[in-house]
Amino acid sequence: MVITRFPPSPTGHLHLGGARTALFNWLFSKHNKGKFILRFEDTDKERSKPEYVESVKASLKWLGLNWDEGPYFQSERIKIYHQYAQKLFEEGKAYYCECPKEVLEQKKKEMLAKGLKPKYDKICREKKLEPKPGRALRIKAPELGEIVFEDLLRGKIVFSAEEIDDFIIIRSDGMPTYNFAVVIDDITMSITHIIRGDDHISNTPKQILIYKALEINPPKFVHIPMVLGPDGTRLSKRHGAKSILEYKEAGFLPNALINYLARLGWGYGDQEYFTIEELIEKFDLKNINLSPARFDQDKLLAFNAYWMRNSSSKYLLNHVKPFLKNYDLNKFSEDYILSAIETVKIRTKTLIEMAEMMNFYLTEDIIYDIDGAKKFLLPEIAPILGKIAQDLKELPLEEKILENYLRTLAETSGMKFKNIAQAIRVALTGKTVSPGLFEIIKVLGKEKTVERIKKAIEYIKGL
RNA sequence: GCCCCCAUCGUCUAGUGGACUAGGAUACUGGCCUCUCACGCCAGAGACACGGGUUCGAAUCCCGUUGGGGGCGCCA
Repeated sequence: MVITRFPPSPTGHLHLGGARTALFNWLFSKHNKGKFILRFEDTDKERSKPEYVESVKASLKWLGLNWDEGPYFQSERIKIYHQYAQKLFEEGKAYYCECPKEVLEQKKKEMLAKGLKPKYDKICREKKLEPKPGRALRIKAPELGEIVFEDLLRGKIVFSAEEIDDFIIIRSDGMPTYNFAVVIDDITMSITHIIRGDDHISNTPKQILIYKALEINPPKFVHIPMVLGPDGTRLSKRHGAKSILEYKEAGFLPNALINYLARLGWGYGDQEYFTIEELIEKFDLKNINLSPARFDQDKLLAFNAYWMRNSSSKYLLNHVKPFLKNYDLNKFSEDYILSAIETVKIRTKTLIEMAEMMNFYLTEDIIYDIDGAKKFLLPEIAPILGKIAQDLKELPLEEKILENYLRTLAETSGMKFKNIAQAIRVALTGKTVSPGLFEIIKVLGKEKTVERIKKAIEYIKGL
């Protein structure tokens, strides 16, 4: 069985890059009817915060990336790491080191200054030090030869043993380091495929060394390219973004974000739009691109707009509700709101825009746009509006019939159809931009329509 | 500095030696549709980083150069 995992460190909110890594792991496991595990890597006591755990979980849930197992916390698994560390120590594959941090740092600086690769000088390697508080445990790395691993996307990747030093696996405070904890977790959780950002490629040989020392076969490695900011540098706060939850608040649909993220670095012929089900069905590691992808806000917006206009009104209602907090939705029937959504969904790119455009459906308090009123609510139109308000009572609410009626009226009255239409639009919505006039009337119903037209007549008279 | 990864329109991508006059999406421009705004439709502009090979033939394979990204922690 395929088992993948997503191992964030709870030192920040879930961002786009992390979400995409989670998505690829999730899709791969779903595609193979396997398992997806959530694990928090919280061995950094200083920076890990419970609130980030909650935030990451909330983000994944919102995106629909549910985990089958976990969440596990590395901080609760310290004993396990120590067992494996003990084994390596006893077998002479790891040794304790008493070098003070400051000395190590100083040496590192000096090597860097000389243009050398900073490496531990192994002075404790043969000291045969016993475990003692304050001593770190280092792995004995090979001094010669090559460390090779197979990446499912990139093939063989080779590092010279000289590149890898005797790195620390248990810190002097007893906490495992990242490279050690990951390996032990992946072993004990039976992870079959490690799908992660390619910034981890250079960690992989270190991890391979641990697998070797433990005499355990490593899982498959899949290093996916990272997500870059629009300027081609690593995605960061500088780019104005953003935790996943911020996209939620900005009015994005989770499936649009998923679709966009999936297409960032992955392709399936010329197809752009995928439902979650299609992604699960069609996702394939082979189609992952090798070069880093830039995040493009415009394209995300386009995906969102696409899913806004192509999702059911029911689905949209669920997601737009939080943006409609200022209205008392209980005053309206669900059918009314759904029909309203139906008319606005092709015209809005985000849920925020949708909520804004729905304003006139949900309030009686129509405030006229100043320029619009000035331009269209003119004295000469008042009598015609009056006639419409009168006639409307007799007309069926059919778009074609209404339109024919209004066109005829325009002809007989000598007014331009366009001007009458705009006047009614301003009367009904307060704006010069809105869904189609007859759609609106149909949704609003006769009563509200007539009432609003009459108010507009009053307004004109009051000028 | 050293090591690793990568390289097709601005951006996301299709392309796995001949079907390439390099396709799609997005953004942009023009037009059509039209009660406004959208949607939709049509058209336009826009890329194989460069230099060498291999081959009858290269966007595609190899080498180099350049460029971009990542790593070099008792962070993850």
